[in-house]
Amino acid sequence: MTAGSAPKWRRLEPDERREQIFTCAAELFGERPYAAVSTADIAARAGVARGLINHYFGTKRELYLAVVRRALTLSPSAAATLPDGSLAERTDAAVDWFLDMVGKQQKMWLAAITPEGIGRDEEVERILDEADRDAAGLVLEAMGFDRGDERWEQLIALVRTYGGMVKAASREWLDRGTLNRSQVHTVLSQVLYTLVADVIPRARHQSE
Amino acid sequence: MTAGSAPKWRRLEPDERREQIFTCAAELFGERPYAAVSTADIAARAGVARGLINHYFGTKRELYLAVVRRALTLSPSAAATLPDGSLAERTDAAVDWFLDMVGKQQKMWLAAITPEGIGRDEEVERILDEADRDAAGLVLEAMGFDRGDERWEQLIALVRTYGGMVKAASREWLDRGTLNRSQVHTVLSQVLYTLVADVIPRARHQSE
DNA sequence: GACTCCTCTTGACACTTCGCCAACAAGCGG
DNA sequence: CCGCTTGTTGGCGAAGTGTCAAGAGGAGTC
Repeated sequence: MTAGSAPKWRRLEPDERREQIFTCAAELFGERPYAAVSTADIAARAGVARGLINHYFGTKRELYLAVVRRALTLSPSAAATLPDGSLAERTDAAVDWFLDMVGKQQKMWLAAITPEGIGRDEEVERILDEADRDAAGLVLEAMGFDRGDERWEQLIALVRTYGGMVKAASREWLDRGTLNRSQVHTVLSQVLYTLVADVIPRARHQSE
Repeated sequence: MTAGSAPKWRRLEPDERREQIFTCAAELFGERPYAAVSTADIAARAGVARGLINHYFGTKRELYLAVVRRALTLSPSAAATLPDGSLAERTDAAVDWFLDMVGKQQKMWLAAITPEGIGRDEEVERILDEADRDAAGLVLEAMGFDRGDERWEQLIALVRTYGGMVKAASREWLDRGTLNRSQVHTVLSQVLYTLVADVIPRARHQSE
């Protein structure tokens, strides 16, 4: 034993510590409901004092929001990697890319989108909202629409509608296992195709 | 003052008291998030001791579940009024009927399906799940499928996927006002048509 | 190598909320 | 008018959260 020079705890850079706590929190929120995860649990898994969580994130709820926010943010970079080609090819590729991404993040993705909530929370709602909006924007651009389109808001709304189906399909696939990936791919790409090819042209003339 | 014969509290029949507490809880859960409603609040509005809530419902969560359960219970009667005819006609009529129904129940419907939640709850999930399942069953039967179909579970899953889109569309229409009824009708019936005519036949051959 | 100082980290305190339980009293039946 | 059933109360203990001042790690300095 080389003397009692062993520190009880290690001092980390704020960003580092913050990230560590964040990771542990993400894991826990992924496996249990919000209310069933105590700040003490998070602190324990991070090997840290409970108070430190408040120091870095202010509130348990804020920490949760941060986790959700990151889980829902999808990289705009990969969206550009979509091939040109027929509409069918593009919808196919887009859905494929999306399913790959979701397949990796499984737990987080599911936890974030799962509507099974006790009670409502304005902030969470807002975050989900913006994430949906961004995602819809990416999809539209990938499908060849222009962000400056006069009916952009309407298009966003339509695709967001489709987003509801995407989430539900993800749950059937990853959570319940009632559909396999291939089937989910078929539904989603087929419907996306219909949306772009049939629905959007029609919806434009129903604006009143 | 006719003497001090005034009782501090009135003794009610269990069902009566239970219902009274239930009503107050439903009101509060309707206006604030779950976590922001304390049992003390409920007790106060009901003019009752806090402990009585536990006596009748066991747990705050159980009380909440009871409220949600009742909110999701809808009338299965009107579903049989569906016309025969081409697939397009039937999808059209089904969506129309549905939008009518939703248009009336607005608040209730929105409150029930709104995914704004912090955390997950197994029991709530189960309740929403069964409601979705029942709804999917109705849709399938309306589209001419047989409940004894060998792939019934799979069909249910597919339609439940569609259900996600229905909910999202409802929110765009009723909550955000980004789409009008006519547009929502177009999306939903068009997609439903695609689902039944194109997707389901294909999905059958992808079961591995 | 010892000292200093900055700030990251801890541990305890105050407060709120929830479930439990024993005692109390409303009001019907005798 | 009285006693018994049971609906109802009120307080206790446990659990969880946010705050804060004090303590300790460790890099920089002489």
